[in-house]
Amino acid sequence: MLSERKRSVLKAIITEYVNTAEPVGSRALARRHNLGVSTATIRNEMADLEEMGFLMQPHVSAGRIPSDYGYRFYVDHLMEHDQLTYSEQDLLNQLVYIKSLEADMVLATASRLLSQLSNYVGLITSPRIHTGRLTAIELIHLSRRLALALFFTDNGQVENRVLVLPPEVESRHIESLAAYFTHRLAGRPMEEITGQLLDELYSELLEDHIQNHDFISRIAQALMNWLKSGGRSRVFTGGAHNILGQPEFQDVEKVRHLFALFEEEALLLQLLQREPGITITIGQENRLPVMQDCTVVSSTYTVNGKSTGTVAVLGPTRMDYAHVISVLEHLTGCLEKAFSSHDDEDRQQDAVF
Amino acid sequence: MLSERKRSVLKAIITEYVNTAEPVGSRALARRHNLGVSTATIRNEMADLEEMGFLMQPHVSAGRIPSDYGYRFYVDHLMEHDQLTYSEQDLLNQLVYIKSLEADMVLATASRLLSQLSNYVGLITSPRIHTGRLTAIELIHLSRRLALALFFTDNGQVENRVLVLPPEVESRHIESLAAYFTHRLAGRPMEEITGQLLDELYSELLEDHIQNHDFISRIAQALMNWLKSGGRSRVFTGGAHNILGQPEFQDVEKVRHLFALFEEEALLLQLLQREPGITITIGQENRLPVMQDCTVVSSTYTVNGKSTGTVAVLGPTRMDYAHVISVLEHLTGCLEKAFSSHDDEDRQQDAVF
DNA sequence: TGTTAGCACTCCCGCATTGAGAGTGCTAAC
DNA sequence: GTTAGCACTCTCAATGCGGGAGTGCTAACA
Repeated sequence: MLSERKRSVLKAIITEYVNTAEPVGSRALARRHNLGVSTATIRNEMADLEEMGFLMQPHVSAGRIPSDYGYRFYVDHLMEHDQLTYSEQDLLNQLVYIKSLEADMVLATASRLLSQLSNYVGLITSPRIHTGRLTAIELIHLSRRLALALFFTDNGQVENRVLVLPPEVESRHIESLAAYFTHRLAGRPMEEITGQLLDELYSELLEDHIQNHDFISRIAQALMNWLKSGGRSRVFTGGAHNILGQPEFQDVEKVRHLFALFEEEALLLQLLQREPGITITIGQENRLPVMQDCTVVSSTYTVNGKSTGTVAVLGPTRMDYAHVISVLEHLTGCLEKAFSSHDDEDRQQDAVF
Repeated sequence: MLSERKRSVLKAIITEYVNTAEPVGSRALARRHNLGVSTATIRNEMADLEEMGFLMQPHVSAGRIPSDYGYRFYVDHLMEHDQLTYSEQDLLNQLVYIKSLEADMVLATASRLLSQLSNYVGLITSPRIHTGRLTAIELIHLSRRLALALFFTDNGQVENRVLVLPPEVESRHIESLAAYFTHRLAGRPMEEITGQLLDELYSELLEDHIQNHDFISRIAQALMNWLKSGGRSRVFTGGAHNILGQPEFQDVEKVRHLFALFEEEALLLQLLQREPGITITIGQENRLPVMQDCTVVSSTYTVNGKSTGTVAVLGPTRMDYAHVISVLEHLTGCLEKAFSSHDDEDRQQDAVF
């Protein structure tokens, strides 16, 4: 266990380093944080802390900088809660009242705000939607050449799609098709409905409805597309350019790899697959080589009590952890409000998810 | 008019500079391009070309580099046609056969390919869709709590949206509402249908349908959302990180501004509003200060003979113009094929636009 | 035993200097 | 009109040289 004084020295060093990005020397520390002891004592404490793995020295006559382990101890034991200013809160609160009901727009804006308020990179994943079970498929004959396909799920989602009919289709065919699809698929969890299952269904159907070959495949296609688009989460990256102002990202080659990562949606999704609540991975704790001196702080948000997405900030390990966490907590709240406000039934239809 | 020899010297310098990114000296030029004259003669020609504004000298004892005007002359008069390799063509051809029918996916992939094949940044705008006139609005009573809104246009688009009904609505109300909306809006070009017009309609309607207050606003809302999402083009930026390999983008501050631009969708859209065919804006020809040493080469693609989008490459003025143009031409063809293949009616429903 | 002042030592960083190299313009000869 | 030669200019990388910041150690002190 660390002595009280060691804790305050470590905390002071991290606070100082986060602000200045320069190695912290004993003199600067004594001057700006009144620790009540001399520089020599601080030096002794620093030497101890270094030996214990909390600090590092870039070279022999430089000040100390925190190690990953030092940051870890800081976020676990030393960090104090940070309060957002009112103007920061207001900025985030706007999200709840965004006019556009499109989820895309909300999340894109949110990721940009996240970056703006943290000066790092904002990352947000959209939640998966297909969490329920399919309850029914209906086909409605709209006009000579148009039909409407409706897919219902047990958690209240309705997907609808207009289909163009081949000339020779009759109403009774359409109805029997809908009944057949419902019969075979109703009750299944969405994840189970795959291309393979649809293919089987397809070949079964072909035996009975030879003349409607084309139409059947269109229904299956529409269903498939919906499943695909809903099963896939998207990632919104906002304000990536902001980290270019940070001193640790002055090396173009390094930045290049990082920005390449931001375009790897699949990789990001994996990276942002997180436990509920606030999660922090510091430096080496990140597996990817590109991120060995980056920290990701993330939080999850929940829509309709079920499907969850992640909001995260990626920045240098020298990060203002307390502030970032406050921003994330507030943003999480805003997103949950934005997506489950009073008119949620409407919203659900209009939103991409 | 430039002498034949001056033209070959200029062309050789540009070719050389595009490859090496280093100022081109007379000796290097004589060695690598057999122009059949001595370095002294080349020096004289270079001095002339500089005086005429085609070349510049970073400092007195450096080689020459092309000016914006030099590049302009090159693309207008000297450039030769470039042929894509088969593997490059294959890469682009994949786009036509992308399984996913989502336009988003096609364009995002295309922008990435564009970057990959050029080593610069790929920019693509999705075409605007709302080019026709509204012909009818239909409301269909699906179940006790659900109605379907259908919006038809004269160029064959159909938008559909499921609406949740307030408890007390009756079928005849729904029908009369649809008739009223159609009566007031049919025949109008899509651009004319704005929030303001809908607001007027809304207040008129309230007088007659006091009890359906809520429902009416939902229909208007759905219509509005559709108009918004369709009237707005999106921009897909791909492979931005690739230009970080180019020597002109080693300055982080410069890169920062450029990357900030890539997140300004509105600005990009404006920038990519282009004449049909290949357009090139070189260096200072671009208005934005960030882009004073960048070139944008763009081409337009057309879907359904009407709505057009832009594909473009943004890179340093020292750009492999011939190659970029070939890539753009080929890509344009692929996109047009991808979006207007045989099953285009289906596609139109499924695609975002 | 813990704390502090003092001091020698180390290392980075910015600055000026220097020499090699590349390229030019000019001149004179062809 | 073309070319060889040469003096000149300028950049760039390498080198060397304090100044400054910060440390660890030692010895004195409470």
